Amino acid sequence: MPTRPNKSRKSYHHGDLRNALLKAARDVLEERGPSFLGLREISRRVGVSAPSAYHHFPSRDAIALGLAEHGAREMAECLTAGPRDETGALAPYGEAYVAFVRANPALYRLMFGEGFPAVSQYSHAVRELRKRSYEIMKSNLENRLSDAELPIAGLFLWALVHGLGLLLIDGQITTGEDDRDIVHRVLQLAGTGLDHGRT
Amino acid sequence: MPTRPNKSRKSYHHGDLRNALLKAARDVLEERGPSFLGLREISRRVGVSAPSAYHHFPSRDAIALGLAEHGAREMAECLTAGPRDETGALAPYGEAYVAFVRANPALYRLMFGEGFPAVSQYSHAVRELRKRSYEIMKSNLENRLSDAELPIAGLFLWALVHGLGLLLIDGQITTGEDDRDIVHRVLQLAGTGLDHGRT
DNA sequence: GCTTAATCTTTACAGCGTTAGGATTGTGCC
DNA sequence: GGCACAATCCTAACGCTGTAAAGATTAAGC
Repeated sequence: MPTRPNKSRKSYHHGDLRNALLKAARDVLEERGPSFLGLREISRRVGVSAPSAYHHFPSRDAIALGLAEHGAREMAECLTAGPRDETGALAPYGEAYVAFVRANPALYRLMFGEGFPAVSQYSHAVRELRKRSYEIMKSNLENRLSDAELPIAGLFLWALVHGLGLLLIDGQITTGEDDRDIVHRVLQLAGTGLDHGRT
Repeated sequence: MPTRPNKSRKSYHHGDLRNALLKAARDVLEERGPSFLGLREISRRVGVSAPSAYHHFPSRDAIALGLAEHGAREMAECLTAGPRDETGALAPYGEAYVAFVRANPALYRLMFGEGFPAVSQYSHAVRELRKRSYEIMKSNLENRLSDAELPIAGLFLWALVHGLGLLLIDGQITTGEDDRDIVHRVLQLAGTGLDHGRT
């Protein structure tokens, strides 16, 4: 059967199509991954014809970009809100970072380049998030290290949580242990290391 | 003009089409990235019609998979060959790891999931590479740490080089410094940290 | 209430991965 | 050498995609 617009819609105009498209795109993203983010698939879910999306986004990639923009703000907010768990973790922001990645795997991959290289370049919010991530990792260490060591140490911590998060959501860490324990122990190792690893 | 097969080929049969396709695919991969890995684009470069690829690969994804297989063996070889630079680096295999990632950015992204999720699952060589990467990172530390600490410390080092490599090839490290210096200093920080960070 | 602009529609086009079936060439047996 | 066969390549075509063009429907402003 040929796909046709949703007849069950009350009015000819949708009213809030832009956000409806973004929401459907978010669903597709988490359900099937970045490579399945198709314009036609998205508009089908909303119950609207494909070209109607062009009144709200200039291209399919722009939808992915809008998604990444929204996700970037979400993640930045989540990180700067600060982790409420203060059980003596040495890198609490690091744990919050990995937790967000694990909670939003496809979104994170989207923001960090997978499938849509344009996202990394053209999204202001995503660029801000990346800068902020680095800053946050530095801030996580600044009461423990001198200003001279901070740039490299911050990069060290950022790369660590970035890599750890990606390995986790790619299912490539196959020890039998609980993932949260693993994250904690790795960050603890990094933390104690940083405390003694002055140059 | 409609695209037509390469008339300048000597014989009707290509002779080594399978490898020619893989080589062209590798070129496309490095030139334009994983998302541009199209079957038609690849066969166009070889000067052959698109469906002829189906005599050597069951699908387009299978070409990407073959590419990843080959790349995985290449990387494993490069890593186990061992770094010849012995200038006292604390994590020589770590530096070799990041160096390979920087030299083959798109290939590395392909092997670790971007665009072709099937690659991570179905490629034997890629699975082997990932296991091996972890083992190599552990071996990099085994004369410095006890057996009990090795699993977490190996994961720590692997996640670090994985994340650092990805951040570098994504162009998200924008300090003015030389990238190689940065890698060295980050790994040095990790190394000295590990030396003192016994639990 | 009419005009205008915004929103959604159908229709159409080129490019994609893939299938089906015909043309051409290398291979092994007589 | 010649012939049957299998392997390899081709063109044609299908359904899918993102996108452009142009017509239908509705909301907004005077």
